[in-house]
Amino acid sequence: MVIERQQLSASVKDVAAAAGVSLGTVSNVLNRPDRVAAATREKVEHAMAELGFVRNESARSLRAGRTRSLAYVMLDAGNPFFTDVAQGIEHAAEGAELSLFLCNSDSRATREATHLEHLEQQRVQGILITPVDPDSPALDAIARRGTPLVIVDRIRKGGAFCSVAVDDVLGGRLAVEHLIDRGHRRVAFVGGPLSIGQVADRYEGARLAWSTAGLPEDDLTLVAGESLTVASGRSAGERLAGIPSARRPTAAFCANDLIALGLLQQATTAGLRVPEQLAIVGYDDIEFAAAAAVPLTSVRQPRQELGRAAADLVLDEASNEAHHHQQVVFTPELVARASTLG
Amino acid sequence: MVIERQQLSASVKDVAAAAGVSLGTVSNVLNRPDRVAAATREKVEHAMAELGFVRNESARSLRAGRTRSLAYVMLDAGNPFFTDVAQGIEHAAEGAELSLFLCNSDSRATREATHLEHLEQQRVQGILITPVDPDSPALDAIARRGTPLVIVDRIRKGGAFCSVAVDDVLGGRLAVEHLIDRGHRRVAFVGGPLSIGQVADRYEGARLAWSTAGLPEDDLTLVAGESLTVASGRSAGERLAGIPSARRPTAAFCANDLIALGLLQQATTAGLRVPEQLAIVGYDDIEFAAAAAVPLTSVRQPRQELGRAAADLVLDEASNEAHHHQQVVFTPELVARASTLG
DNA sequence: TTGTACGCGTTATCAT
DNA sequence: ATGATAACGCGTACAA
Repeated sequence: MVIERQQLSASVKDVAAAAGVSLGTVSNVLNRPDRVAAATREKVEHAMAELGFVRNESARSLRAGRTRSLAYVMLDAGNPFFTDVAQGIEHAAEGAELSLFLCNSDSRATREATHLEHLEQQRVQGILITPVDPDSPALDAIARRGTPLVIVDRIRKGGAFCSVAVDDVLGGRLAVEHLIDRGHRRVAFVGGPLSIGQVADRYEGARLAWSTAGLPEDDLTLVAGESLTVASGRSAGERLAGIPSARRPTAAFCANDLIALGLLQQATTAGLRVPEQLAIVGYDDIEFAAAAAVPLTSVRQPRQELGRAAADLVLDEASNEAHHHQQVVFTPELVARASTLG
Repeated sequence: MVIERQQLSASVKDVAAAAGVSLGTVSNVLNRPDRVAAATREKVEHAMAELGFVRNESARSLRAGRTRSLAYVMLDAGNPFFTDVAQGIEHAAEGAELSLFLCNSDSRATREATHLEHLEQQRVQGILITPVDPDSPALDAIARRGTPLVIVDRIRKGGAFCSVAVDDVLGGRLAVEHLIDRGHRRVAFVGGPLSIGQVADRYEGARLAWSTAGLPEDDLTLVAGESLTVASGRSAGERLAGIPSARRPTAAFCANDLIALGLLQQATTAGLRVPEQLAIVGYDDIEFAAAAAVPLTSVRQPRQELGRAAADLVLDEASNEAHHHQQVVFTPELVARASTLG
């Protein structure tokens, strides 16, 4: 048997010809099967199978003026935090019978812009995005031109769109309050560039907790890294391990779990015992945090809920005339594990 | 200033009217800017900005008969292995000026089917997929109907499509040969269901190495789990830790790194020292493998290259008349770390 | 250099 | 119950 690959996909017109009916009847079989006689319908369905007919979504959405899809532009597909958020969105999309397209900007503004341009041209029903820069006017332009857009994991006050986030200042406070409770009096904040909003907020929360406890400002050290990655955590670990123990912070609060994992590894390699000589708190509570050989204390964010809430908002904006923009802020929670509980 | 949200997106026709030129001229500005006088072009571009004109991709691809996008249907977006593969694909897509849509089947055949149906209707230029079941006839049907399709991380011999994979049998052999070299004579294979091809192949490689070394068959134990997850690794750890030390395997070869990380954590919790009492080899060499507090020996696969090769094949099939289906098999490599090197 | 007319595949409306 | 036809927005050949 030879399997032929069909060269050009058949259209409703071809199906109609093959079945010996009119074009309108084929359309009825597809969209209002009840209005067509059983015998006719069968003939048409047979022809469709025979010809390998596949509906053309471009034509459909051109006609309909809207597509049946949603998109999420991720900041970093390699970070489990964002894939969990995506999963929450996926569930919502599935419920609404929409396709979800995931795009990865990989923290690059140019790639993000390209994705956004394509998505806008595709006329997706809505765009969810964790942006490289939440204040970029490009986002406003998209909303102004009519595509519902929701910012995920960042708050944009007074903007032309909804946003869903977690209270990062509070998260930072929880982390450092926990360390202070455990008796730490020299703490390092290990984070990516403060230009990243999430990082800046978590640092602010940390300093708030610190000053509220009346501790000397200088004893909360800032160890700035270039990015929120495992590699960045490792190099921070080297720097910390290099400090004489009398002056070395006894605990580190990391801006996310990737950094914390890198720090944990490097610190252990350098001979520091965790948490006896260095306690570590991460952020996000990704699955790998609990799976680390010294399970990581971390600040948990409701990741899937974040995604679902964002999707619900964008769907509401897409379909509800009376939609009102809103800023949703979830509350984080500290999960204490061995890396601080020695 | 009040920012109006435009209700309906403007078409080329609207732009033409606003600019006081004909529709064809607007089209020329878009597609052959050189054929239009500078002054006219400027007028048109001004009108476009004014009206917030966005090209309608549905109309474009309906006219063109093809879209400008590619899709990758992932088996598990939460597994870093697949996000790395996706990144390789993304680079290739970027180079070809195509959008890449990521879809996640989450190991569910129904969700996968839905995604495939949508993608086929979208007329994407090609579909890359790590399928739930590589032998599903649904895949053949898609290829037969004309959408180029490439299987990623599985080989399908004699099929109507290309496939790109890594030699999992060899990978399994490398892992177990390494353990034998290190003196282990009782080894456990910890894996998801053998119905997953990757798992079955790695197990086969393990047994091959074992019998080649002339070791008694019974001393290579199979510890079957339900899935390739951290949680599954943990429960395997409980089972191993429960075995009296005289009979307990001295090493475990895990079907992937997620399992290995779970196993590592649980074994440590149960008081087993790694690698002295239990050596561990993972598979995939995801970033977190090296970052584990006992860095994991693992079998590395060229993840990004896998994605890039698959994308190149699908693009070739989409554009090259003389395309010939091929099966590409990459070679894995063992990365030895502390979890076996005690 | 600019304008006009047609077709891409689908769907909805109207007429038969 | 079924068939004919217009419209969605764009690109392009062809005419002016």
